[in-house]
Amino acid sequence: MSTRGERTERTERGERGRRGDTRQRLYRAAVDLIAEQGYTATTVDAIAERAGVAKGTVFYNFGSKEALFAGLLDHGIERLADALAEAARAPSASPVATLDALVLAQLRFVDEYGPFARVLLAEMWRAAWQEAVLRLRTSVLGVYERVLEEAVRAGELREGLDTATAATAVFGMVLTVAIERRALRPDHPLDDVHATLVELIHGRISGR
Amino acid sequence: MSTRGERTERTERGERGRRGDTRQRLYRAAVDLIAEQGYTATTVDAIAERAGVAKGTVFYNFGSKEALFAGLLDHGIERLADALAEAARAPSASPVATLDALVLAQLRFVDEYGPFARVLLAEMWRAAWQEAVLRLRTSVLGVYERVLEEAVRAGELREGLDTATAATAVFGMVLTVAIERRALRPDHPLDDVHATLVELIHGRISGR
DNA sequence: CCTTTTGAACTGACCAGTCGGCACAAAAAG
DNA sequence: CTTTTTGTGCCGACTGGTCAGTTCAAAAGG
Repeated sequence: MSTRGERTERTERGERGRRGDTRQRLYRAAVDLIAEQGYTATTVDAIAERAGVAKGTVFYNFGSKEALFAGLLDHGIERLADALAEAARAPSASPVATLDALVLAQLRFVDEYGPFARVLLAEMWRAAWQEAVLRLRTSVLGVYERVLEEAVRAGELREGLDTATAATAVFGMVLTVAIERRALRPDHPLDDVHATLVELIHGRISGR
Repeated sequence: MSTRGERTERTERGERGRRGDTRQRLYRAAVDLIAEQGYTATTVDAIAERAGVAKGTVFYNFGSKEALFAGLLDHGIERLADALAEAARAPSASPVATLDALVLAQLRFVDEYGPFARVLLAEMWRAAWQEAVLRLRTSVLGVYERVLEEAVRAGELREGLDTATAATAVFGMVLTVAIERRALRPDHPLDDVHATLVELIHGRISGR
């Protein structure tokens, strides 16, 4: 609610130039700290210090701690959605093969942006960030859901499958496993994890 | 840190009597508020007020906000572990059928103790609660893992399956879906959700 | 009586947000 | 070319308020 910030529309999405740099540094510092301590426990002073920036700069760029966090969520969700959309766009043998690629892409995303993934998992269901959750559901879960529907149409998955629930299930499964791996079993090879999850989804898990 | 709290070992697990009542009320109030606002944002004053208890009582019973929260986590994890263990103990046609029962039990638990489930999901990977996480892994995930191993031994699941990863996967999948259902689709019948998840796990999802 | 709870006052630390000012580059004026 | 102005990004001390935890005398309970 400051009169400042977002003053220059010249740089459009604020990605370029000095200011863009500062914002990236603040996102990074904030997500790291919030992943460790939680949103409320993370002070703006600490974020500024880790980013190598004065406290005033945070408010100059974002107006409030909440706005910084909202921007951070949007930014990360956009990256995740892009990563999944790209994986879905790549040519594959079948819709189910595309699903495998989505799982791998999500695993890789968490591997690379672990702190963001933890923040996402922790804050996903907080009422305060409704807007961001909505974006997550349409842009990220939407990718899963579309691929699942395609697989149903192609006859690869059972007709009448509740694709919305299945999409959430796969997303949550991958997120949980990937975060656990990063936290407790970092040398467990990503491909092994991917193989196990894919088995689970395909039903190749069954020995019958 | 405080010299007070945990004074009487007479009531052992502090479940009975006047003091036990107070503790239960405090657990409930705390878990509700923390689910909504997060740990740090929830003040002891607010917890005491919602529990209908004086602030001093919180510190008389738990010694600190942190100890209250640690007790709350332990308490909830124990309940969850009990619920799953009971489901696993019930007679069933096969290990895989037991797995289905576990999923249903977990769904029901989240349905009943939604706020706790949200707190668990949010705080699960925070370094501060290492001890509780360890208990979660041995007592809750352990139930899943044992059933999965049994299914492997019975030849119902593929030999060599990474049961540890699979256990985490199923647990995270169910937790995510159940919380999403509670938050956004409360009238979606629990049994439908259960059916979809069970299909996913069994591989009956495949139409081939 | 001994345990538990109450309620209110107090402290000391901590924190989001503010504000006046600095640095610097590029444009405008001379 | 030199000087002045302007806009932008950044700085960091400061403020007003909040909160965990303490203390304690008195009451309730069993």
